[in-house]
Amino acid sequence: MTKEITALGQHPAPASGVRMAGAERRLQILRVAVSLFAHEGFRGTTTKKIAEAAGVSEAMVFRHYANKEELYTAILDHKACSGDAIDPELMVADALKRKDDRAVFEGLAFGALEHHESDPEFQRLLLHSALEGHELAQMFFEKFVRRVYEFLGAYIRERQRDGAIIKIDPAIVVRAFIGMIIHHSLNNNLWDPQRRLLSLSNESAAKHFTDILLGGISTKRELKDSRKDRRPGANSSPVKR
Amino acid sequence: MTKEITALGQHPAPASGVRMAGAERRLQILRVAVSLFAHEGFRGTTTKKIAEAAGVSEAMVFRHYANKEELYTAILDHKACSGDAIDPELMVADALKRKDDRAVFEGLAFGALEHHESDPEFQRLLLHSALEGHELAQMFFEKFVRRVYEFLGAYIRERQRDGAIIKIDPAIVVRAFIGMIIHHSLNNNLWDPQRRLLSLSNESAAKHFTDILLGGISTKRELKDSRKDRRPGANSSPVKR
DNA sequence: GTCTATAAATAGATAGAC
DNA sequence: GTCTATCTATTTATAGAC
Repeated sequence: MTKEITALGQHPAPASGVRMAGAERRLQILRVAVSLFAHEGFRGTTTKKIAEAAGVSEAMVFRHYANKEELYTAILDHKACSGDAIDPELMVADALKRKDDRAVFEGLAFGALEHHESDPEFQRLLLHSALEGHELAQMFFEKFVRRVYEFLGAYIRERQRDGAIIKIDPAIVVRAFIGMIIHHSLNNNLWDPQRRLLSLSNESAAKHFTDILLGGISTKRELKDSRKDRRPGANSSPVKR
Repeated sequence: MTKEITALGQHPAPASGVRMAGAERRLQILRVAVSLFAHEGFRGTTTKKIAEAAGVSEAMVFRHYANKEELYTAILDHKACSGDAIDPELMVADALKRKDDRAVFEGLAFGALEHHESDPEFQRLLLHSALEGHELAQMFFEKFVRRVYEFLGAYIRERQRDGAIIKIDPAIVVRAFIGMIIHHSLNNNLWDPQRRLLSLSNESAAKHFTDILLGGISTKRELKDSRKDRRPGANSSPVKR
């Protein structure tokens, strides 16, 4: 009886009772571990902390996952394989068919920014595991990033044949565009969460990055400055200096 | 006598002798620690490993640095304050005065890319400490990154008054440009060191990123495709797919 | 399924000899 | 300045009771 009471205070548990079913507990441990690994990295996260955060004993953690490494791996591919990672190609399938360059790039940018914002831990997790040289990070990069380069590169090549995009290595364009997006998310999530340097809605960011990119690679001159929805960012935001 | 022999095999020591002067040894320890911290992070690097890599006993490490944290701190501000961190503003001072936009942006990009390439450990170190929430990372960001935003933002504002750059929040331009550069370096140093997705010389990368940015923010249309030095990247590189 | 207790290994840090 | 030896705390992981 006393045990239950002490345990209850600890965890932001989904269920009300203390003793939960195996699969449920397993998932709960995984979830609290995600958060801890994301913030402290693999070595910085002790099994003890995980157990405490989950409101169980350490022994329980090892009951569900043979060892720490297995738990980490389970997290990484849970994150990578679950519905979290949406297919970028499908996201803009319609725009691709219409050859609407603006919609393609802006859609991709917006989707990525929204995803990063909704799940900032994923970025941290990936960064940690990349730095630590974990193979799953490498795998994710290989599978996901390469695909973006390939399908977006193919689209750019097609538009070059159409004469709509200048002659340039498509990979450079992809690199530049992804760079703006990733770096912006990194700023928001990691370096400047208070948005002191730049505060911007995802819509606005996607639009501006797309403007810059297309301005730099389109063969046709767009009507700069004249679009009526052009505002200098979400500058009405509170923390602007 | 026997001690010296065992110790000698271990370290890539700068000096030939085993017993070195205090300051020298202190610096040597710091240097091997830089490399270890950069690759394994703070918690991933044990004092034992540092000692081994330096070819001394653990006790020696603690003789020079009171504790692990002090060593880490010493590294971070050695890196941040030493000649490694060049002043970006001075780097393009001449171009700024001439109001040569291309030279300004291309110079900054090239300088940053070269710096990242010559000292890839610094980027890892900074990333690790940012993830770990170390205050010195925050400090470096505050001091260095903010300055770039300020001086480059000021330049952009000036060029907007000149009518040379479109109406847009300068911080967005800085964010986009830095994004391309940082992300490219991150790819080169961390995710894709074999350059499987994109292989590019720093000169070429700086030029292309500048082309894209200026194309997106200049009021005047440049002669795209027609510049004689325009090549589709360093595509002659070996590992291109 | 969950706990307490504990083993076993490793971490950071110190003492004292040379 | 450098080492060996050692201490203490922490960390991963297991055993066995309930």
